[in-house]
Amino acid sequence: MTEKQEKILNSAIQLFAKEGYNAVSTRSIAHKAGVSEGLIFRHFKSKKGLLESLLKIGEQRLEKTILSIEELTHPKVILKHVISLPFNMDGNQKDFWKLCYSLGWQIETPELVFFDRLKNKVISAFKSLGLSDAHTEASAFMLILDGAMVYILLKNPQNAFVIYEALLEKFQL
Amino acid sequence: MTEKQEKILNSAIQLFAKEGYNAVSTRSIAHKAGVSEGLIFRHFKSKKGLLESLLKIGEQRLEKTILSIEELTHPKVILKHVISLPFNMDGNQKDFWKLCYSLGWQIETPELVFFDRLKNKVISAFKSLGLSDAHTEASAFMLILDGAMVYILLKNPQNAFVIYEALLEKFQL
Amino acid sequence: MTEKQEKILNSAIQLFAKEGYNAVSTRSIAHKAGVSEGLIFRHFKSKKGLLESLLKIGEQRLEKTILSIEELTHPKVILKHVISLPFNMDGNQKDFWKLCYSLGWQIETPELVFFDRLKNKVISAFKSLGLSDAHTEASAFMLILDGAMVYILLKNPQNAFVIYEALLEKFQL
Amino acid sequence: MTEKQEKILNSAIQLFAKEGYNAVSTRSIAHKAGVSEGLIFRHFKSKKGLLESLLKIGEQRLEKTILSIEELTHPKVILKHVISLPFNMDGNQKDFWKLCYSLGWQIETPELVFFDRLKNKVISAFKSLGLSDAHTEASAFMLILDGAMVYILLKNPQNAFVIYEALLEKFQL
DNA sequence: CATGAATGAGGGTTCATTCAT
DNA sequence: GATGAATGAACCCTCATTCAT
Repeated sequence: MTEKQEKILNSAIQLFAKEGYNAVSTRSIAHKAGVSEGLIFRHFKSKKGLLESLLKIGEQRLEKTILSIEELTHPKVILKHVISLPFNMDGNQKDFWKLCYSLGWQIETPELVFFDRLKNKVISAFKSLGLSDAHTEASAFMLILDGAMVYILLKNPQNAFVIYEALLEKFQL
Repeated sequence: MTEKQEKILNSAIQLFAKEGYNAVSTRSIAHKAGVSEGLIFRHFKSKKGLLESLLKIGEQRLEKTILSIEELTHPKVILKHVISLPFNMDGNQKDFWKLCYSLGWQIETPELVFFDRLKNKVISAFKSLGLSDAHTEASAFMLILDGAMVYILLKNPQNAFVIYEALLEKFQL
Repeated sequence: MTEKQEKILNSAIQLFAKEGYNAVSTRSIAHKAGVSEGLIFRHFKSKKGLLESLLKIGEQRLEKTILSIEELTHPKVILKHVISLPFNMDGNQKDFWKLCYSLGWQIETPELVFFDRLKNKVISAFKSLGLSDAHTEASAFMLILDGAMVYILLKNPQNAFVIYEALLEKFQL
Repeated sequence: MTEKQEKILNSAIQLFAKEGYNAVSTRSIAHKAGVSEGLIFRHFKSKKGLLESLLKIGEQRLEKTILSIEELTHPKVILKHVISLPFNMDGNQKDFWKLCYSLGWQIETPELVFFDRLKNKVISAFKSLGLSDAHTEASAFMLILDGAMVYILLKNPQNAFVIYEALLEKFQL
């Protein structure tokens, strides 16, 4: 991975996150990266190829986080960690998530595996808690996770922490 | 409002909802509407003008719903009506909401007033319930509303109703 | 067929004939035609679409000539008319034939029907002459037709007429 | 001449012959040769330089054949050898000839000397035969040679041999 | 009101070529 | 000698928009 490749990736994810995949031109990516436009295609084949590289890298970076959650055993701890995710993102992670969510509204759904892994873990947590319908409960929980993500990523709130606490309380975590 | 104008509007919102504003060309709208491309610009000035007309119309169609909620007085009933919104959309409404949400990820945020009106009503409901921090509670509630919207609009679930009930229970509604 | 469409077609066939399909850019066609580049694509969908239009038109223009040959009955007259073809082309026809022949060397063979029609007529002519192997004779004849075409189209000879007479004599026409 | 140089040359002539000079990218040549793209330019300066090397080599390989014809003295034998050329090419020679002929349709005519040498020999052969207009006769003969080349190179016929015999007979060779 | 021809800017992509290593 | 990263011009094509009819 050369230095310019990384510059392309960094510029791309920032622009994609801010303006949406379709609205960003390869020209603007190259410009922001201080690189010729052709280089994007040498390294990533196409604009879509660049996107896929971005998603792959993002998933890899997330891997550690997901793994650490998957290794948890106490159900309430699991849920707490999951619902904490939106409230503990650094800039890079935010960009990655913005990219993922924005893609969802533009037909080209990328099939992100880690989301299913999280949900499965949440289901098993609810099962451990002895809930009669763990699947429904988990779906509702993941729905709220989505809501929190949208909240953090789109509205840039000052009071994120109090919201976080309110959510914890709602689930008695 | 001529018949062709309506055809344009209908075609446009369907395409925008499905593929995202940026990904839809005026040409495809005209084609779907069975209309010349020029006519779009005669009636709506520009692609963005067409979008704004769509948003305005959508808001007007929503007005009745919002009003009926604003007229409610019992706090739990208010909350129940609000949280029911995502689960009671017909096709047209879904398209409108998909458009609104998808726009949120593409910089051109449209400032939708009715959302604030809903939130204000929710705040007052929580106040009526005597909650110490009604604002925080309302934010969390709206966050969950967003989550439910994403859930309904993006994942087309079969089990929407059980999720709905789970949410009601979580808020003891 | 608008005036600009015709200008595009004229410019295109001249350039294609002179420099070869691959070597000609749509930009240069538009420039020569005094037209915006986009217009080419509005009318002909793609560069290949433009080529196909050109071939179709060329074939139509040739139709009369082919028909007039097909209506002949006397075998020697038939052969004479066929072998005369390369020596009686005006500028437009030359361009069309140059295009056809040059395409043959660039993989994208266009399947030109009239060539087969000519050959069939030649075969029947040789049969009328009572030749034992009319097919072989016809193939050789068509081969010479190709040679004459190459000669006329590529070498722009001054002495075309004497060559023509030499060929006639060779076949006792 | 290193091994890699030869690989480049071999790959290039095959691709040029099959798809035409303009349609072949240096990238595809390098790929087919299993060589880096830069190496082409180190050895041959440019794509056109590579082409010229190809033509030079092809001419050299042909030299022996041409010489052996030039050394002939009996006129009918000369003509027979010349007209036999298209029917006695191996794969390499075919590629070379395809390249030469296809270039003819793309402005960048390469001026192939041996063609003139052949024609001169043919002229002298017709003179020996006592023909009144040897030049015209020779032009017609070369025209037929071209036709035969086109026939062999472009139509890949099964019955090449019978055609060959038909041509011999036509010239009483 | 409505069409569709026409535009010019910009889209993603490929190209031959250069150069540091 | 050989690589492959890097370039920038040019490629084909699509876009939103205008305008004569």
